[in-house]
Amino acid sequence: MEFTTLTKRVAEATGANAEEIAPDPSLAPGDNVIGKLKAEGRAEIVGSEKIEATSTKSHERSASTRTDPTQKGMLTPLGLAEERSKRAKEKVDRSKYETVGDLKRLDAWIAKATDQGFVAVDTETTSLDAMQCELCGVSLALAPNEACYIPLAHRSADDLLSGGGLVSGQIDRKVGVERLKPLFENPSVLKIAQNFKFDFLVLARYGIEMSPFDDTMLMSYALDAGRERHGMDDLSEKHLGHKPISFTEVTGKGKGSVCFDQIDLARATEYAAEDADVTFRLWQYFKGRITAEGMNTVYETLERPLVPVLANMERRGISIDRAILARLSGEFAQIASKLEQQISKLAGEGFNPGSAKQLGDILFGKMKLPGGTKTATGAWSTRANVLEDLAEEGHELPKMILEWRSITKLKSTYTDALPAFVNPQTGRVHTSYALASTPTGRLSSSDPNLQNIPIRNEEGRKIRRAFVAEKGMRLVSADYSQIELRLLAEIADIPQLKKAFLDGLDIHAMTASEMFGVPVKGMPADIRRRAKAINFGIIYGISAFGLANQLSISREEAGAYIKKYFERFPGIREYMEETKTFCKKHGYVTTLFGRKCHYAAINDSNPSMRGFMERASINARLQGTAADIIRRAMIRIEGALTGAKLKAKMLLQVHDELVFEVPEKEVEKTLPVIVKVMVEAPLPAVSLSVPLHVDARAADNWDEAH
DNA sequence: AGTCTCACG
DNA sequence: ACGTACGTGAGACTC
Repeated sequence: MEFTTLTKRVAEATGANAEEIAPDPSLAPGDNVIGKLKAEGRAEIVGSEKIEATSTKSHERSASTRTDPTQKGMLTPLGLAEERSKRAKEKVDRSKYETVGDLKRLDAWIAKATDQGFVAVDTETTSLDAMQCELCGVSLALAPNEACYIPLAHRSADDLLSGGGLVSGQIDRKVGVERLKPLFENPSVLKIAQNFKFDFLVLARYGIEMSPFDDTMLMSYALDAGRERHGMDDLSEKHLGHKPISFTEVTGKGKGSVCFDQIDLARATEYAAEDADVTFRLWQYFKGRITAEGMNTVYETLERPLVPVLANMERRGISIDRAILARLSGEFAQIASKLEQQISKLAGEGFNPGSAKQLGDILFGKMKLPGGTKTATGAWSTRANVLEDLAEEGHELPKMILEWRSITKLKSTYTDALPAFVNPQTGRVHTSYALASTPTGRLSSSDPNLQNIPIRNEEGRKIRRAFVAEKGMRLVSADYSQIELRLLAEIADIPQLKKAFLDGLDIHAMTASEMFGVPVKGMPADIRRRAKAINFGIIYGISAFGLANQLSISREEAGAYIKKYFERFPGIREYMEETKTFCKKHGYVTTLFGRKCHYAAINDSNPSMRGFMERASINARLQGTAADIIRRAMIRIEGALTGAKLKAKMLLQVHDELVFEVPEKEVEKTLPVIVKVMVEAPLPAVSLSVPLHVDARAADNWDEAH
């Protein structure tokens, strides 16, 4: 099978990107997670077999002692619960929806929602950019088919040229927002949303701080990460057997598309109220499953409380120095242009170095350079490692191409693109974090992606210097040192690795020493580099091919390294086998905190697919546990900072790093608070025998802080 | 829309 | 014999 097909199938099997994301903490810092784990019969998560045995039979309610409005829906007597579940299966009937056009009706809905104690909410806006869009309307659902749409700012399409008059039959936005605010901020009324973070951010800009909440997207993620997509339309079709009206059916797409605020009220109601209705039904469905499948603790301690934390980070944004980026764009343009001239000269003809097709023809067709490999589609591969090997052999053109690619990449992806993301109202860049886009629990960042800002070479670091603190403030970067290797030592229980971390040794040098018998003192850089690559390989679920490719050595040599490694660290092979076996049996693996990462295709008949899933599942326990740990730190950090009367604000997360903006005078007091929360993040749910280590420092820009 | 490449952890 | 190191998002090119 070709690789492209394979990746596609993996994407399907792992349930690729949910475009959506989600906020509020019903979990206080320091909540006893162990107690909850025990209540769900899964306190000992590390072992493998216990989980299935206990998770499927835990029908007990959560042992949470605090009053929890999220439980309210479950408190109904059995008869009522059955009635409710019957209604959930009721066919969706859009004719039952109401367009709320006056305050009397709005107040009636608000009263009923307040009385009931839970309500599904969905906001309609002019765009998907939560930091810039305008609110068009709000929909509510109280029960299946009992839903309404409250238009707040719809305009007449014909009137657009003359300024776009508001259509009649709707409530003034300011008035509507004022009326909804007490309901949405009522601590006794649970707000249910799909991707709550979006609605929360939009309404926050209109002065409403919604709380408390449940998020159907995150419930789905806690249950089905890696085996389903978590978008609402997907969830509805899968779990309710109902296909909702799609957004593009309403607004059209591409050139002819119409903004949602120009959709007529009847049509807008069908679409918007249905979304709230579907969200309500999904909540009922997931509520039962979360309890039955023992995933309440993961949802309540790792998913839901992170939402308001991320929303606040997104809301704050980060400052960039546009002058620096503009200057760099100029410099990069000049360098690229010079390189283009030299490239044409060397190639003997003008061509587009950005075209892999043209480049392949030149290098391997015209110039007949050796060592060409083909991509999945049969074209010449011109990837960096291929060009690097050619450059090593003394070929000038591949070297030039590499430089050109590097420079133009930095220019187009960063120095040219970032300034366009500065929000005109705030003057800052506001990324968006996706909570349910990876099978492992990691976040992702987009629009712009601030998790891949360059750092590995000098030109790239210049870009990082453009991320700056406000006047009188500094940026603090705090990152976990080698967290995944520490977790490998912990989870696989490898004595030498554990001891090395306890003694604060250079882990790659130690590995090299064990493997090649070279003393750590005076370790040659190249030997250490190889050991480092092997350590990374282990985390990735090593293969001889991968390692060979990474180190530009033969597959045989790579295989010999791996063999040697397993001889020195036999526990690692056992750990890998154990993980695979568990995954083949259950279709998922778990992190130390009980998160499930599904790899359903692990028993696929295609050996290549199987291998893929095996490596991914081995990696998922480490990557996923690290993701859980930093989530716990993020959830607690705000409380720790305010508790210490510090004004530091968290701005960014980059997988093992947190970035803060801190008043200059508070830096010294703030650093130890941050470090403590991060180091102690696993407690009290999990106590590690390997210490975590966090480096933190302050500077005027992100490069120097890191 | 799909492919390739490359930025990060 | 097979053929990829794990997890992302984005820009440019190709069709």
